Amino acid sequence: MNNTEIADIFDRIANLLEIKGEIIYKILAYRRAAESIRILSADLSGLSEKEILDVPGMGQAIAQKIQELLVTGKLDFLQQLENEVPPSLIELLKVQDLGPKKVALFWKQVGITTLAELEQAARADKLSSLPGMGSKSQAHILAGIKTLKQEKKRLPIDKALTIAEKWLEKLRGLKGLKQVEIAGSLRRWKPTIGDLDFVGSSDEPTAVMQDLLTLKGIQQVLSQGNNKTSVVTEDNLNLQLWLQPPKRFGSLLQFVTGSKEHNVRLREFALKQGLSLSERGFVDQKLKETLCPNDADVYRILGLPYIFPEMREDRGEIQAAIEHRMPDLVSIEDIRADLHVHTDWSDAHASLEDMVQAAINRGLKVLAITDHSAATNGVNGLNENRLKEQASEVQKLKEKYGQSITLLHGIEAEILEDGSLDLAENALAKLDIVVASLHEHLYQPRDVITARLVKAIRNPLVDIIAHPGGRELPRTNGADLNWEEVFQAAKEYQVALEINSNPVHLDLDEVHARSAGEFGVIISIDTDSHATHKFENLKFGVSVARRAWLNKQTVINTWPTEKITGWLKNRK
DNA sequence: GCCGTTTTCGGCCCGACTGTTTTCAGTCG
Repeated sequence: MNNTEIADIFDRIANLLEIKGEIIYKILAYRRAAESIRILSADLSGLSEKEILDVPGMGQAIAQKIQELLVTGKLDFLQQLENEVPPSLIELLKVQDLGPKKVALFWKQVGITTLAELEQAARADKLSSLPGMGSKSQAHILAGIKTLKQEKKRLPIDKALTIAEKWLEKLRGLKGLKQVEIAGSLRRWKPTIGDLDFVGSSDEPTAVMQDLLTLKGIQQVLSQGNNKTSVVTEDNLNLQLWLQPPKRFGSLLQFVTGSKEHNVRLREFALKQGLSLSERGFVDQKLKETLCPNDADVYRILGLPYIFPEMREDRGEIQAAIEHRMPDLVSIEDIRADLHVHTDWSDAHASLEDMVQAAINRGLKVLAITDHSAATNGVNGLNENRLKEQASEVQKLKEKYGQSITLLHGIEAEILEDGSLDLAENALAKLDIVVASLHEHLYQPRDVITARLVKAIRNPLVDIIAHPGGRELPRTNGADLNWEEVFQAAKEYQVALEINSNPVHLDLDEVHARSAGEFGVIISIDTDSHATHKFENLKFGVSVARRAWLNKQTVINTWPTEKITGWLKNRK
């Protein structure tokens, strides 16, 4: 049983306990344990009991359940729980505005156990007479079921950002709105986005909120108030606008940026200092307020260094801030090299020279041309002859643009089924840089595919492993790798693992990038551009590195040119 | 069920909005 399956079981337990009416703190404990397991890069099955207890959120009770699951593949506690509470009720929790209390009410009083039965009962007006219910609540349930059936999927960050920027422009046009910013998971640069959160400041919130509802592209109003209004947009996304007066804007921005779990931790920390924190600001024990116009004020008043939004996930960042051991995060301005781009020599749209010029225009100082090799399917990959031809073209461009940029000639070589590369050693040895990657046979058993990737890492000609997990969203989550072995080899052989900036890859993902960094593996953030405008994707790769707490120094793209070329030479 | 700058027991974030109520419960973020 793997980590994801175990995490899912703890979430399942939490849901069932909640419907059962168990105290909320026990439920939160299971949810925290599940999340903690999800972001764990080591396999639980490889950890000792003591190591499991060292994972945040793991105590005796949960550690024992993990052991039982690992050994037997089952959990007695869960089976008993499922005998008490029908597991089909969990589905009902997904209906908007339907929580554990009402689900339990419908189950116990009407005998509803499935979504279909719930819909039937609502249609037959069997719910409106129940305690705490009414005709509006019943109608909401029917609407919620309808929405659920439409299956709103989380959007990839690039698409969400485009839509959010469109709405940001619209919101800026609202009269009486002094400031407005994107908040929520988008401000944290989460790779997928569920809804759009905006925060604003105004001294006349009623008017602003009314104006909001007159904007074009609003399908439906979910709730409306002076502090918070929630709508559904034409993009079929939930959009929320939160408002506070300007002098409270910072605490509002901090709050709506989240994550929820980060806020809970931060508020607990504030309470230890006798301060109650909310989106309105701080209140001390004598009810004296301290207001925060900027979100940095919140952290400053707590005596903490600023915590960047990308780190606000309750993954140890508050403890790190308390101890003043914050990473020196990489930012987009630090990136001066792109070591993985394509041209129309293989499957890209732009010519060699176009890509070089685009890189120069973006201020890059080092660019590696790494077209596909012949063994990669359907990409017009280069064999040795064409690679040789390309080399002379690259040489011309090196001479033409050498003042502005250091050009490297390379390849993205295919890692074959047995871990070897698809070009002869002498051809690879002539190149400035070799990027290697997996595209085919991704579903080999864990041991086999790990050995295959490790073999490529040990190949002295290989400098970078591109998109190491091989994931391509939403088609595949990638290979089942033993990451510890991969990191060990990469560290030992000084091979860089890539964070691929293309939103369909974002691979390494933030969890593995973080543990790679902790392992001491060097990282390369590349765009894998197939067109000149795709250099824009760099911000997504950088966001993964920031969410992974990577120090600037571990990212080779921030290094001075001589250090990059020196690293490449020493590897040959 | 977890956890410790006050704690090995007694805490565990906080406010907004809706719909049901006549002061509040439920849900959400």
